[in-house]
Amino acid sequence: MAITPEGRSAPTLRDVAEVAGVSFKTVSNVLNDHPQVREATRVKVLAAVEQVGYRPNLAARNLRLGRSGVIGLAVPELSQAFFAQLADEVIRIAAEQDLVVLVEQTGGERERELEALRNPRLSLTDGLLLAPLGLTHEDLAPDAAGRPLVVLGEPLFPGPVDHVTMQHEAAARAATAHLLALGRRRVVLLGAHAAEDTGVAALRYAGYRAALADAGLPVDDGLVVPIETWDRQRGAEAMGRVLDAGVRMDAVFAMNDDLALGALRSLQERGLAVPRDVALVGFDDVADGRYTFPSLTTVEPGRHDIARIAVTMLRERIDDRPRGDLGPRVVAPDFRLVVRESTGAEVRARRA
Amino acid sequence: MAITPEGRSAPTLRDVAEVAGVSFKTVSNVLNDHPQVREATRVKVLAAVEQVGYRPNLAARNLRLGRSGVIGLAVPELSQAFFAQLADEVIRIAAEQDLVVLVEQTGGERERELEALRNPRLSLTDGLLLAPLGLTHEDLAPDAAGRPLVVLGEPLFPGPVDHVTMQHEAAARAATAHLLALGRRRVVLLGAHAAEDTGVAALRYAGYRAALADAGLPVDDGLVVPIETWDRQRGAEAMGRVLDAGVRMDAVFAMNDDLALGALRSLQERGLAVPRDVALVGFDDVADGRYTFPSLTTVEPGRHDIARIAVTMLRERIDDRPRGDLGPRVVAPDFRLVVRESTGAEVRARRA
DNA sequence: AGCGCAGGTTACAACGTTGAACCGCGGGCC
DNA sequence: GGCCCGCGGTTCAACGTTGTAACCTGCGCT
Repeated sequence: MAITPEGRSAPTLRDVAEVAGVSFKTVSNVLNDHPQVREATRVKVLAAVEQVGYRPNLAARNLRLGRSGVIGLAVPELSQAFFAQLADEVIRIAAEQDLVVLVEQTGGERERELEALRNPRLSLTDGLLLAPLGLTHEDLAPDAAGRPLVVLGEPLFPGPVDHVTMQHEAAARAATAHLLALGRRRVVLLGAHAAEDTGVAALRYAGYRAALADAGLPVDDGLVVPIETWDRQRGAEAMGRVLDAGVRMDAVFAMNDDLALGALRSLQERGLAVPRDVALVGFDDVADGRYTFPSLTTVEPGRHDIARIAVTMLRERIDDRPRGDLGPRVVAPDFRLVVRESTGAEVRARRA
Repeated sequence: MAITPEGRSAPTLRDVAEVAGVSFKTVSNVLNDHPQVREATRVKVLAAVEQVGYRPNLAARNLRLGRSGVIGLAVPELSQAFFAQLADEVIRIAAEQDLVVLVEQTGGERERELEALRNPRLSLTDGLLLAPLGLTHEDLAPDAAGRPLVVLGEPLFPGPVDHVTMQHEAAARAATAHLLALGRRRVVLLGAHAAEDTGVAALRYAGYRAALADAGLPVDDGLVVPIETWDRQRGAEAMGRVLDAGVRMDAVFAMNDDLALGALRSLQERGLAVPRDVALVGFDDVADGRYTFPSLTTVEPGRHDIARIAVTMLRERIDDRPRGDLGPRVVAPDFRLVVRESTGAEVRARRA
């Protein structure tokens, strides 16, 4: 209950009713525009609402209706640009649908992702959008049934859980194909995950292999660079090691933009020209890649659609909850290869 | 009320009580660990809690206590790296204090910032952290009294509102002084706001002027470039115009990192070497500036402290609400000039 | 033996809201 | 003229929790 500095507690339906001279339930009826209200009383009540500055108490409404209008969004961390932009979209779209978003950070750690699923602090949300990095099938299974849930990422679990994912393989294939179409033949792959046969890294790796196969090229294991955590620092370091080892290559496909931007720095630091000496493609279309020099060619994974679909699906789950006759769904929106300067789109250097 | 797919509704205190063979209030007493509970019943109750899988209903608790444990955070947009990193810190610190964060985006528009202050959707938060761009004194005044509020940004309003801000002027002065100490004499200022005498832009401008004055240099209006919206694109465009106009200069102080990174691109695009030809300093210490080439010298405004102080202050406001005897506070944590390659810190180009 | 007292547990009320059931009243229909 | 019905509104109960106060039991004290 909000208490004003003067010590008055926030006005309730009863206070409005008193001013309007009707029962408090009539005020409720007006506000929920039930039909059975005479225009005259409606006006009278609305005036009273205005006068006392009434605001509905959402906690009470929430208790009564079993709905809060709040959804949870659990991401690894907002300081990763991709997730920040995703959260931006999710919040924006949720607002359009009169939902509000409670953001939780998991650090990508399995333990904390599990906690996000179970956390009682989240029990005042109607449902959860979860972008997990560490979870596995088994983790999701026991909790899946609990509350409305939509997972952002590749399907971990064939159970009753909606997934909104990306066309990882097709997009990685297109990105690699783009490099090959430029005549590049030795394409470094940054970000492979050792001993992972499902998951984002594996899918993108499969796309890379497929594109090479399409071009009749073998996979050179010497060009496949494993990096567990996809951040800029590690991208720069890995690229640096590759260069210092004297590996021959003419292109880089980084599994995300952060790796790509780190790699870009390492390339430039060593005096290599991008795209002349090495062409570079990333993945995610993070804003940072648009104003680097050269700007970064990347895959736009359909972030806007992902956010829209995820919120919509979650809402459907929430609305469906009493019935529960909605099957699990998996959607992967269209992606788009955004060609910029790092693969030779109009390098606009002027006086250089 | 959470309904499981099987149609069972979530267990309540009553369900636990029935299993444990005590009254539901005793269960409540156990869970809130009131002293007056025999160890034997405590154990019995906890076992029952476990057995039925009880989770407290936060909506009910919230209604009863008038507290939700949720705080609101309203920022312009998360896709701006500075705010994403700020949100990251706020969520992290809030979690430490058992608070959870509801994030709202205002787009930096006055209208929507006002709405964030008043929005009933936020009435289930205990208080609000607001990072406004468009608000003015008059806007804040009437609403300030409503609910616990901490404003992130320079003090707009001398009323009963806490502010956590930055040492804009001192930091800008230090940044500019740093450039002057390198021997630069013609320092372009990117991001001035026309006709603004208070506000972030004005304060940073004042710091810039002060540093010049310290060095006995005049302010050259031809070097002061107004940019209303501080994003990369506009930074790049403005820098481009300055360069194309043939303005003589040997350094740039951008009012934030986004402007700086945009400017960096324009400089490089035109074949100018940073820092050799032009030294460059930004403001905010956004992650992106760490792995550009050259990396970006910038002001770290004490983001971590800002987040910590803001959350703590808000909590104090919330706790103080019944009494209301807390005066308004203004805090500006220490900043730090982070010297990187764009002003000549160990340019590590190797083969170049 | 009776009384008070404290420890342990319980009943009751309340937080503010909404859905269901109910009531009085006037008008239309038979 | 009596009955039914719909309109406009009301009363009642409930959502699940916690603070207050009352309750009961057994024990120690006088």
